[in-house]
Amino acid sequence: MGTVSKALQLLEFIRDPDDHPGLSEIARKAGFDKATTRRLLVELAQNGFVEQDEDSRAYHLGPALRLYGRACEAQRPLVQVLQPILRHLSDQAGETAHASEFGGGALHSICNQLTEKSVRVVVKLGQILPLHATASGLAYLAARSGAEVEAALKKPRASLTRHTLLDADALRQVVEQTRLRGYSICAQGFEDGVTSVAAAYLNQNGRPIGSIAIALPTFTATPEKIAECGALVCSAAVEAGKRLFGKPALRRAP
Amino acid sequence: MGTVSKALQLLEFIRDPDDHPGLSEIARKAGFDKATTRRLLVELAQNGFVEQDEDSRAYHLGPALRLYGRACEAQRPLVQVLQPILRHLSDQAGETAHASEFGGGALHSICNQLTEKSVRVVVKLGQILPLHATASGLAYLAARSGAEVEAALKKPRASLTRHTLLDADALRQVVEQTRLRGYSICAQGFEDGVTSVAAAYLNQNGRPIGSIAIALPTFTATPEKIAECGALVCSAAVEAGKRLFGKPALRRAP
DNA sequence: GAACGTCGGTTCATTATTTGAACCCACGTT
DNA sequence: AACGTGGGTTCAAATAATGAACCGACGTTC
Repeated sequence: MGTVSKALQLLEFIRDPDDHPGLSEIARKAGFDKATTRRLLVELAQNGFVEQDEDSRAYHLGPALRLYGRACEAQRPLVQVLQPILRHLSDQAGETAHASEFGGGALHSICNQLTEKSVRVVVKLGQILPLHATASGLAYLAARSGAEVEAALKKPRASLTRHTLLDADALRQVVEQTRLRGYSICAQGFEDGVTSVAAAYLNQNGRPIGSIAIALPTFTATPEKIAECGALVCSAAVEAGKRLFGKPALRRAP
Repeated sequence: MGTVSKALQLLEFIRDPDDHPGLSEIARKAGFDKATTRRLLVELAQNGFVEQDEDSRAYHLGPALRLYGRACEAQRPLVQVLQPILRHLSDQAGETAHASEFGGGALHSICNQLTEKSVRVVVKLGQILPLHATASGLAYLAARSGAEVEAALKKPRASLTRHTLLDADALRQVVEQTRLRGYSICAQGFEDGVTSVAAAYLNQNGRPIGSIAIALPTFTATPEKIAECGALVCSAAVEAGKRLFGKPALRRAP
């Protein structure tokens, strides 16, 4: 692994808002030598990607990331484009809609639209959505190639509820069903009492960028409701792909 | 210079939303060898910090930056805290207020609050504010140590209007005046017809993070109006420091 | 159509940087 | 006073970065 990748990986261990680790802890988590870790952190700090608290000596993310994040959103406004789509989707379905983006090996929640209902599902921004245990993750996987699905299935999976699917064969089957159906369904795989349907939105090359999902309370998730929401997320995902990348974005062969 | 810094510096040349350069152009701008540049870009791409368009082969910022930017804002919500302060400030002064953050060797505009007036100053988000030619920059400089000011004065400076100060001695004097006065004044140094006053907001160690400024049309900028706005930006900056970092944030000795 | 320039990308011997065990000192606990 | 842990530093040894030269493809020019 190159030095640059090592440095960038360190950011992952400083990401947590509630945990500002020190040098030794970061080195331990990353599995690098303390001296190496420090050199990398210093270099990241010189470029504003991390900062060190002068008192506690703890590290946290630096201002450059905020600035580049803004620049990135300026280059291709994702949140800005997805938000109105989610609003429309949420209105149509009468349920919470949310969007995610893939990056750093995981799917991250990036924006959402809550309903006015009293019973509603809340999705935290920035939350990581496991590929195997969420409708968003399954939809994203289904839009990637078979080889990429296999690669993802090689990674360890956590069980989050009694309903979380862990078996590789079972997951392969679910991904296949998702491909045929056009949207994914995940009943309480991530959180008890929540059922979601999702579809991936694609870039101009047909590669999935992230997913658009509707989350609804499981007790209201009748097959008819699910089919209705499934159709809605599909058209929302297509619309997102169009608005973000211009072209119609045909799905590439798996 | 370390490899990590080289890689991170490449991001600067990919930042522009209107210019997606190719490999050779990036290498030329950065002054690195083409092979080196490519290796660095590939490694950045592997980590999601840049992306390459599959057709045009041009590079642009990657999704990881968006995600880390969000995480950074979650760790210490800067925009979220500054916006209401700017709103209040803009109400009090009846003029455009804006805030900036220092990072990557430059001051960047990060949020603003426009007035309802017909004649108003517009500040673009993400814009770079030169240290020597803006009230925000001068206020930021004044809050840093003498040695740091000297270091900043060693860098080349661009002339942006007929009123831009370029002479090092003149700038030293302006910085000194700013320190004594508590806020900076810059009349048409950045843009013709715009006069600004600004004060830096500080972290818990008394180090400046960025500036808060009021921009007003020069023809309305009487000495009285300037003094009034100066007092307002000062208290806004102190308030920002308090809300962001808890402690009262005393100014450290220069 | 051939000569030229530029592009993205690759190779590999040379070179310079990264690496990490051992080492500080400071602090809190046993 | 002995121990564990923290952040930070050193320097010979090992490894990874480097860049001139190269490739094939594309577009211009004459």
